This record gives sequence, structure tokens and C-alpha cells, in this order.
Amino acid sequence: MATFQTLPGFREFYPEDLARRNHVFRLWRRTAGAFGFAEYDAPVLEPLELYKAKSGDEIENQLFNFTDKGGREVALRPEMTPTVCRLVGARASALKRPIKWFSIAEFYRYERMQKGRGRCFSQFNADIFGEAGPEAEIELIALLVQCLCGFGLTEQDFYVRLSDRNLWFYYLETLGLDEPRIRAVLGAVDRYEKHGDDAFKGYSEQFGPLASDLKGKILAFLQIKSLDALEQVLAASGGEKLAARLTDWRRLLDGLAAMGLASFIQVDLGVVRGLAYYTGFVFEAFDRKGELRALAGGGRYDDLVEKLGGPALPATGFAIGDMTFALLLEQRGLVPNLVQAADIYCVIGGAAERKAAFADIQALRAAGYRVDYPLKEVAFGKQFKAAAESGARIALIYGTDELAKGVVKLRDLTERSERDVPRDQVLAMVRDSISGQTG
RNA sequence: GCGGUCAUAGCUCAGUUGGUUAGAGCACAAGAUUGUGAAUCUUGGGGUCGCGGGUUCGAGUCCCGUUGGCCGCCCCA
Repeated sequence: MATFQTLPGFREFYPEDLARRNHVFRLWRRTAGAFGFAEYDAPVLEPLELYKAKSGDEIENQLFNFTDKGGREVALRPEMTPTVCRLVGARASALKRPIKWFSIAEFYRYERMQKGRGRCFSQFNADIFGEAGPEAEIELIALLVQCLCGFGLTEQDFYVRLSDRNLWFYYLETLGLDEPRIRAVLGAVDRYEKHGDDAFKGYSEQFGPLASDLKGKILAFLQIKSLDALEQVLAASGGEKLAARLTDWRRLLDGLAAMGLASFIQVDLGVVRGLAYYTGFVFEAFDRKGELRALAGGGRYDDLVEKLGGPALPATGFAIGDMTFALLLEQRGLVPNLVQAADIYCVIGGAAERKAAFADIQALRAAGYRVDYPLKEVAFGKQFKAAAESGARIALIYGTDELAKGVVKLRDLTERSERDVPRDQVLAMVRDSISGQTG
């Protein structure tokens, strides 16, 4: 039968699946609205250059890219950041500050399938442009936390690891490293959690072995898990830049604490996040059990808007992926049962009764009620069964006896009670009946 | 790109050392049932056993290849 199959790594959403996805999107959207973020959208297909400019040529391996009929090199978007930088950059001078934007969109990466990772996935993206201080991070991390808590997740379920690429950069500078060496060390720090000492192989191959006292300091630094410990280590190093960073750290952590979010936050300098365009605070959300890949990630990228052709504009943002998030909700039993229940189910006697019912069905639907009825003539018994299974709160019964009396029988499917309703009062009585139940 | 593992109905799975026409439960549909609730009973539709080749008198079963799923590695914006 299945002559054609779905392309590898792609997903199909049958109604139950889409209901779940919509539920997630709806809550994310509402949460972003509560935080004062405005929604935008943009093309799925972009010039390949947009991604090369940001991440370098090697990124092409992981893109869905091709040449279009006009000879243009194009790619399905693998992420939203370059796109939103273009949008904001193009109108930066006309946009009210701070610029707080979000989107919910589908992305494509040409990669191997893995748990929590496919070739197409959706992300919630939120970004703030035009705010250089940690106030932007407070706002974004608070939004991130609420986007997860809105589903019933708590600090028992997930946490946000918080780090700082600038701090790392300045600290490594004070240790006497130049920029190429600093980048190599940050790469090693990024991998250290997973690969241990092997993480420094790349550095050794490029620059020779790392002096052991230097390596000791780096390993100690990446294991820092609190602001106090960080202040102690840096007290010895001094330096204006580092002191300024510490001030920002205090403002950020104080702000988050004041919002009551301290229990979600873990200072963790072991996080530096892969690619090099992050310029300040970076953060990643993980499940507490450590069983899943990152739930969300983000950070500051103050140079990117300018790099992509816009004005210099500070920016910071994050994204939540839908796949790992769905896995976590399932694990915690937080996926609600989303049945699309009818409001009203019509039980119809025969052909003549059907015509009478159609007039009412049309009026009820125009009034906004979800009304179902059997498309073909079906025995009464079956219709009542169908009415019950539809989840409808009331059934309207169009039988010969009722219509002869000029009434319709209104059956309350919850209370199992019935009464006759004059034909011309059906809409009003339905309204009473349903509002009475919900009220 | 690499490695492991799996593939039988819409779903979950049986299917003997290779042996007739490949089964069950659930789901779906029809009837019992022209007037009242998720029940019951009966019946039905639905399969190129992922695909292709090979071994064999004979392959869902054994061998090779291939495609796809899952898990991991590389990578992860």
C-alpha cells in the first residue's frame, strides 16, 4: 500500500497529534503575549548565503539546500536567528525599543535522526533587540521558565544553566591567551562534560599541549557553580572588564531571584554553547534527570545584526525546540487529553425530519456551536451511541412524533434528562442549557 | 558520514527445525435493532509478511543487497 513514504526525518500530524502540537503552541503564544512579545513570521526558504555568512561554509553539510530554477542558491531555514536579525536590522531605526519579538515556526536540518531530534522540528523563538544590559536576559529567562511552567513543569523537572562567554574570554585573556587560543579553549570547555580530558585534543593538535597550571585554572573555572565561587576566583585576577561582568552577573541573578525564579537557575560555567557568535550570557535548559538533550538554549549575540548588514544592535534570545519538550511532557504525564468534543449531536428520524433538522443545524452552527449529525440514515440506537461518543453535551432529537407536535426533544446527555422544546426556541434553549452547564 | 538493532493488518503483536489458502486482540464498518448511552452477539473490509535478488521441490522463516524506523557516535546554530 505504502508506495510513497514520508521523507526521512519528517513528521506527519494526524488530528490527535496536531491537537497536541496546537495545545503547546497556544500556550507558548499566550505566554509570550503576557510578557509583551510581538509575534512575527518570515519565509521558510532563504538565500544560502544568509547562513554561510553567520556560521561559515561548513554549515552547508547540515542544511537542506539546493539551486532554484532561477539559479539561486537557497536553503530551508535551519534556525530563526539570522532571519530575525535581517528583519529587525532593516527597520531598526523605526522600531520602538526595546524590541521584543517571538515566533513559532518549523525548521529543517539535514541530519541523522536521533531521540529528540529530526530533520524537521518546530521552535519557539524569543529575542530582545536594543537592550545591552542584563535586564534583557532577566526578561528572556523569565519567559523561558514560564513557557515550561505553563504546562505544569516545576523546578523539580527542569533548570536553566547560566554561563557567560565574555567572562570566559576576559578570564582567558588575563591568563595570557590570544584570541585563536581562546576560541580553541572554549571549544574544549564546551565538550569537556561529555569527553573529559579528550576535549583538549583539538587544542593540543593546533597549539601544542596546554601548560598544566593553565589547564588546572581552566578546569577549576569551568567547574564553578555559584556566584560566590566566581567572585572568589576573580578577586585574584582583577581587571576592569571582569569587574564589570561581575556587576552584570549580580544584576541578572538578583533580578531573577526577585521574580522568584532562583530555584530554576544554576550558575554553571561549563556551558559555553557551540558556535562562536555568542558574546555574553548564554543559557541552556535541561531536564533535572539529565536524560534528554537540551530543552532550550540561548544567549547574547551583540555583533550579529551588524555582521548581517544591519546597524550595530545589541541582541539576545533563545529557542525552545518542540521535540525534546514533547518527550519531557510525556515522561511527566503532563500531556492533557485533548478531545474535540461536539456541543450538540442531532438524532434524526428520516428524510422529512432531516430537512427540519438541517434548518436548525445551520442556525446553531452560525451561532458558533459545534454541531454534528449522522450524514446518512442510521438506526436510532446507533445515533444515541454516536451522540454519547461525540462528547456532545446535548442531543437534539428530530423524530416523527416531535415534529408532529412542532417540538424538538432536547436531551441533556450528562444528566440524562429530556424535555420538549418548541421548534422556534431551539437556539435559545440550547444556549440556556449549555451556559447552565458551564456556568 | 559511521556503528548497533529492528521491519508481519490502521495499532499492539503471534506465526514451530523452511511445508497447504498468514493469524489474534484492539480499532473501523454492517447487521441483530424506525425511538434512547461507551455492553453483547454475528458478520465484513483491510496484508505484494518494507523492497529487490539468491538458495530450495517449497521462503514470513535461511543468505546477500537495499530502503526505512529506533538507539548511539560525529555534529548540534
